[in-house]
Amino acid sequence: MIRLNGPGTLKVMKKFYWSTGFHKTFKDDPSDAEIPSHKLLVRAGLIKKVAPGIYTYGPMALKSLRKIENIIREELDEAGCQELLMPMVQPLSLWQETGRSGVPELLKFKNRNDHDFCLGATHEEVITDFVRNDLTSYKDLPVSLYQIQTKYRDEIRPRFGLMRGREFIMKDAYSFDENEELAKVSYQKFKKVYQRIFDRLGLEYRVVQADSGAIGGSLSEEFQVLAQIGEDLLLVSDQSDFAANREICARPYQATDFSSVGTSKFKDPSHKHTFATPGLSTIQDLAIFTGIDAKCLVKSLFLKDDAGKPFTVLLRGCDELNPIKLKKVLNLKNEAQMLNEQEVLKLTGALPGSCGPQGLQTPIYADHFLKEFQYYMVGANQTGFHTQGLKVDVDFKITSFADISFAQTGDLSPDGKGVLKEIRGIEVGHIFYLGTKYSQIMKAIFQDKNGKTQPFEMGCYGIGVGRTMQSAIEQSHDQNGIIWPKSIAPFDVHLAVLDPKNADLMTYVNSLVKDLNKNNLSVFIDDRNERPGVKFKDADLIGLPLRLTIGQKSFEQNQVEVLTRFNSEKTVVSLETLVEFCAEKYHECR
RNA sequence: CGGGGAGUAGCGCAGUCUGGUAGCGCAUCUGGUUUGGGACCAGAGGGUCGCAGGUUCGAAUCCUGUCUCCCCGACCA
Repeated sequence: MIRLNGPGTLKVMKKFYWSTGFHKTFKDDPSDAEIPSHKLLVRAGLIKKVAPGIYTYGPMALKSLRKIENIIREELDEAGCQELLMPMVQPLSLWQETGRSGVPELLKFKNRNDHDFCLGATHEEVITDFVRNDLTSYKDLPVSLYQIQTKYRDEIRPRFGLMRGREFIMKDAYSFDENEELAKVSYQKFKKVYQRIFDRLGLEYRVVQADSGAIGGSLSEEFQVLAQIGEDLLLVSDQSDFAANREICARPYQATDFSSVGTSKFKDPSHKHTFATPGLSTIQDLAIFTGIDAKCLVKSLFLKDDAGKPFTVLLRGCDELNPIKLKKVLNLKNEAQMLNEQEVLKLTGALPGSCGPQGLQTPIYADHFLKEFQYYMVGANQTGFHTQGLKVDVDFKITSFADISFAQTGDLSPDGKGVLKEIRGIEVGHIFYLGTKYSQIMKAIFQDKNGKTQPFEMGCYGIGVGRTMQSAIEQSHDQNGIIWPKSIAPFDVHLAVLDPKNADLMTYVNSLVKDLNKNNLSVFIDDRNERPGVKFKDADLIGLPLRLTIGQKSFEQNQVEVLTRFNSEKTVVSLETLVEFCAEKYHECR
């Protein structure tokens, strides 16, 4: 793909003649693909599956990947980051240092000497090891290093082609600073660079607040490409640029509207009594039965912590428990597990659906939306019965209130501007402020101005390169095929030669390709002995920004048809003005 | 790991219920006619029917076991 062209200069190949090279397209969708971008990647001959989550990138795909990588490189280099390359095979001992050797995604194996190794799932350990003992003075800071490299994560279930592979290409960067304040400056620098990168890639995306997950750290944002098939649910404000992953999105308190209680047959909320609710097990059932809106009802959940100790969680009927928020609030190591039916029966004396907080010995954590609830209608702790009129602090005590439910469409935006709306996204980039999590444990230290040793303040920053390519296709395609954004199209021009056997025509085509190349337009030449229809279908499928069509007849009439893929606009131009016209039209492409 | 589905030619599938010469479309090769939106005719190559065992005169088909893949849920770029 890249060849040496004279001493010291690299030149990307700018033309490809289909008749003499290898490229294959397919009429049928692959049976294992579900989403458009995956089907198109396979049908257009870009990728081929080797094993679940493991793909060969064909020559065409690689050209696009290289373009993405180069945009990333240019922006990072411009921002003062240095590229390096770390090993994919890593000694397990490094991971044992940080206590991450047990993570299930890590693929481990032994060499012939019975030494333990793993495939690099990420490189915090290796990069920290790289700088420790050599980067020793505050005078050398800050430092930012990055690489573009293949990662392997033994995903539970790979899917959607390159979206969730086991092996994937990732750009990962790491920053080292002398204190938290400067580390956050580095973090913000990367955020800006990332915005420039994704702007240049031509993607529609949002920056969202995110959970820092297993990597740890306290500050984290994701770059999410907006797409219906995205695996992540996001909440965005309709009046500001606030956006957060649903996993962590805060919910400002909002008073609950109790008007539906007054119009129901249970209109006196303080009237304490137990009533039969046979066969009702969900809040929806109860809401219909009582005529009271689910948001005025309370659901009781029973979970256990890391040590297996049970506790109770109370939420409004319309809300859903967010286990990630709960984990943080309770300072748990792992997400709390729901009790099973038998455990609930043992704890409350009733089956799930008929349980409530009264008379329980467990701690009771309530969502902060329950703050103004004076009287509760909940399960009676007797299978098939509910109770109305239970009073907080009289019938049961609440250990604490906290924001522990999922934000949803219609919530107030946490920044005080507007209302939240749910949308879906594909996470193509993620930035973290790590603090000293890795430097401390791996003893990566430097001497500060006062001669005191300090662990580095670190940040890490990732971009999924293959996922970015596929996201672009997911965001830009039609029924007939891919519509490449020009920034990452494998080639700029698709040249359909209808009569490749005509020697005069081919002579012209060869000179045309040279002229286009001179104008910085790379050309994919379909000079196969195929019928025109086949060539047009393949051109649509492959989806390069410009398509030129030239045949013997049109050549003799001094005419070439130029089509812009993104809006299917066709223009017939003369041979003399063709190159100039292409340059202009290309400029108009997205 | 829990739940659902599928393994038959490079790709997409039928055949399995009811056992009897392994098929269709696409792709590939040969020859010919075609040539501005996935052409047509004639011919050809390509298979341990996922694997192992069993029943049977005979198994893609029935039985047992096993492996793999895909989809829905718990993880992440």
